Amino acid sequence: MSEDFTQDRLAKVERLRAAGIDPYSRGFKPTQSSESAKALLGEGDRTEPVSVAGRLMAKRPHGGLVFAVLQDGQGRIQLLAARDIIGEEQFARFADLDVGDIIGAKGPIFRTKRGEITLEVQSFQLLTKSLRELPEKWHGLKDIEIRYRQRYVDLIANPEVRSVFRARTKIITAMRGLLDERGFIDVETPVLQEIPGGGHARPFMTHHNALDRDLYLRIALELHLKRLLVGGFERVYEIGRAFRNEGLSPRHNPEFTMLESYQAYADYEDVMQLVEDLVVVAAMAADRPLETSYQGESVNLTPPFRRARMADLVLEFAGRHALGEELNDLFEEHVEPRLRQPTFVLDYPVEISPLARPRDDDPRFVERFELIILGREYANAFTELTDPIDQRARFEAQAAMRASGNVEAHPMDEDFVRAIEYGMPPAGGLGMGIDRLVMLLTDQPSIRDVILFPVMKAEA
RNA sequence: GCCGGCGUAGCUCAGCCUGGCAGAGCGGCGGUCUUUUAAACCGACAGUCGCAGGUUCGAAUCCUGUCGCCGGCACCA
Repeated sequence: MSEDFTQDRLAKVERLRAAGIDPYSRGFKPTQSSESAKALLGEGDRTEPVSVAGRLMAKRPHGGLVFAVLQDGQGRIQLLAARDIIGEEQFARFADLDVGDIIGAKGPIFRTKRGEITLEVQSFQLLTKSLRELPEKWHGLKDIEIRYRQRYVDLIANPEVRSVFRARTKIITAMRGLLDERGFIDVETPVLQEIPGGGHARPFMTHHNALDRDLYLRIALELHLKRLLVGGFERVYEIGRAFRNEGLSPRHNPEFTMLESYQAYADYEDVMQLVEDLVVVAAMAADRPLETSYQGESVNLTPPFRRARMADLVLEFAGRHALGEELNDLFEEHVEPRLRQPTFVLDYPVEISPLARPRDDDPRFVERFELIILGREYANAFTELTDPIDQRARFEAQAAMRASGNVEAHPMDEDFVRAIEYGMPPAGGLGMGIDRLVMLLTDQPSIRDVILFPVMKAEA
């Protein structure tokens, strides 16, 4: 029973204190990680003493010996404590440690009879006493609810989960690196907004007490980044959290991470190349080959990706001509789920794209693309609308839809219109869902597997 | 919001269909053991069967409600 268990550990803490041992001590400085310590041995028999620190993950007492496994941020290393080496008293204290305790240990690295590279404990220090039992060593932690609610336990027990989040960081770093290299500057724009624009979604609402104003959490980054283009920054990007007040699914978390970038004097053709480059550097960062698979389905991320007009695809898959929202509806129903390999879907209907520039040769369509892989959307981009008169008319059309009950229609943003009345350079803009890209590149089935603390209801 | 599945020891799971003493492995606890690798062996312990109600002589098991998780749909990046 867990209460008894904690009581046992609490009693142990008291015994330690009574013996003059601080169960929450400090000051131990590791000189090596588990992995670098093991590498030190090389072909040798024995090294000089080194210090490592981490969490005890296994303990195998064997009479006058205790084998233990220490896990740190890099990996694991076996420890061997022997009564003959550290003496009766220290040996008893080592044997009294619990799996889950955080300790520091010092001693030479050697190889056991079975060939395991091991630190021979000459001294050790209890740094943090654990009061709770870790999940079982063999089956590990599988309960998906505990894994998400208590991610800290998941990260301790399931090393592969750590590697997913390391990959996530590497992917984002690599994407930033590419953008930085190309002269994009990394900016931060408001999360709390009076008018949640730049996308079609229901926002979260909050309230500022001192101002006595309702505010919204942003649903996209777009409109502020484009204001920066007006201001003279020619290449900007932001990687940040957006919030959408919608249902949850394996592909939707209410807060998620977007990359948006805007590049003056570019158009959506340029952005397609940028997206291809971003996908390639992200895959490399995640150690994922371009010819890969996701959940057992093969996918080839090698550029160039297929490019096809939405209207042509709808004709191909649905056998119909259509325009406007009907075209988009047919696309989503008949085409999107069947696009498995990376495909840039081009030229969306103007009606559903209030921020994109119309095609010069056919103003019923805009210069917009989405990148579809395995039936899912990974990027949305367009040549930006720079005509303030047209922009105001588009907003007014959206406002009319809003007035007739469409809660996701884009709200009027007078300040944004004012900004582009000063003049925004022609530009190509991009939005990418980082979480979904990480899912693809780490082969994780749910967005919750790539978000450290996904949204959950209150515990019962 | 709707539909379906799941919820049993710290962890991983049987048991539920067809009602009859609450089970296993691992972990933890006590012991033996000086080169183990899921160490091995011996021993004792471990439960609000998610929660509430109902049916029944008797409910983990059947029924109803409810909470949580998962999936699908709806909504939607």
